[in-house]
Amino acid sequence: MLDLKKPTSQQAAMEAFFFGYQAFTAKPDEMLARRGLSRVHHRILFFIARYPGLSMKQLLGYLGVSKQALNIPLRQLLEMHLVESLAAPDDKRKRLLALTDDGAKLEQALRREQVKLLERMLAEAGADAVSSWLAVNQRLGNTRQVMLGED
Amino acid sequence: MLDLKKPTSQQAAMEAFFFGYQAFTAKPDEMLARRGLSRVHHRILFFIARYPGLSMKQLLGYLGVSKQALNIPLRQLLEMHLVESLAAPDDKRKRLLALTDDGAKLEQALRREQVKLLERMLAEAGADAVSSWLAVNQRLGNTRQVMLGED
DNA sequence: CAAATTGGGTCAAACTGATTGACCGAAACT
DNA sequence: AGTTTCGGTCAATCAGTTTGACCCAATTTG
Repeated sequence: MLDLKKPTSQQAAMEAFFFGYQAFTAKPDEMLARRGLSRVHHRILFFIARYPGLSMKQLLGYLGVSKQALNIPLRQLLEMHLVESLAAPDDKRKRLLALTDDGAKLEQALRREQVKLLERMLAEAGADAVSSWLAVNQRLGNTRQVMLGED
Repeated sequence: MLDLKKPTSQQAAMEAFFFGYQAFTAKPDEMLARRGLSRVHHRILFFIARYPGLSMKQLLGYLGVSKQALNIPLRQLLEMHLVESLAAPDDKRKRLLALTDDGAKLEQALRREQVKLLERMLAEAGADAVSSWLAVNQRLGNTRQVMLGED
């Protein structure tokens, strides 16, 4: 039972989030490391897959890093032909990012590992529990935008 | 509705976890930064608070870093009198870690911010949803131990 | 008891990832 | 024409982490 007034309960929640997140990223991290890539590369691939044709600026917004920090890993992905960048037809300054076939394949492989974990959760804890887990994470994420707006 | 067979659903889950985790650590990160501390310091404080009297070795196990990586931030916390280390009565090689009063105060302040977020989730999504969220995170974390054992 | 192991501490070198700051070029906006 | 925006790059710097090599003291083992 969860009682947010009890320190032990609070700590259990934080610990679970910490270890849960680690477990969620462990397998992809390992797969990426074998190719000499890291979690940043994964995030780049992920957001391009999720928002195909997004611009550099949008990507920077999602990742929350400086453009210099994005530059190197993104260039690596371009050189490895996992990502391609095309000038936007309407505004040629903008470069629209998309995954190549190989990039899409890698992104899917990484995602599959995480989906496998979620499927296990579904089997063990039930569909409602996983839905609630998702809903709470989404709400947490929304507070982020609130906070960014506060600055 | 969550359908783990749909790529869009899968991506939504991953994105929510990513942004959710960021939101969860944002406020504490900010508070720590004002004291010249970082997330590692938070983790150290957290685990000592959660498992008072734990040894260096146990702490290293929880954090999953090398002892050299722990050395510096822990020493800083000792010098700032937020943490204290005592030789174990039964085995004088072991050093049992505990928070000082100030350390406990800081850890609580950081925790309060995170609890506030969880309370908001509780109000918005309900107690069952937050309980399920916790349960799924705990299960995810347990797979970690399975994975560590696989090596 | 002597030897080996364990828990902890430290130094050094190296690497990764990130930051800030400065500039540049091309395209678009005013 | 002048300014702003998007993107790209170079350089210096910083934080965090890793591996490797030692060391000491305490404990365990043969």
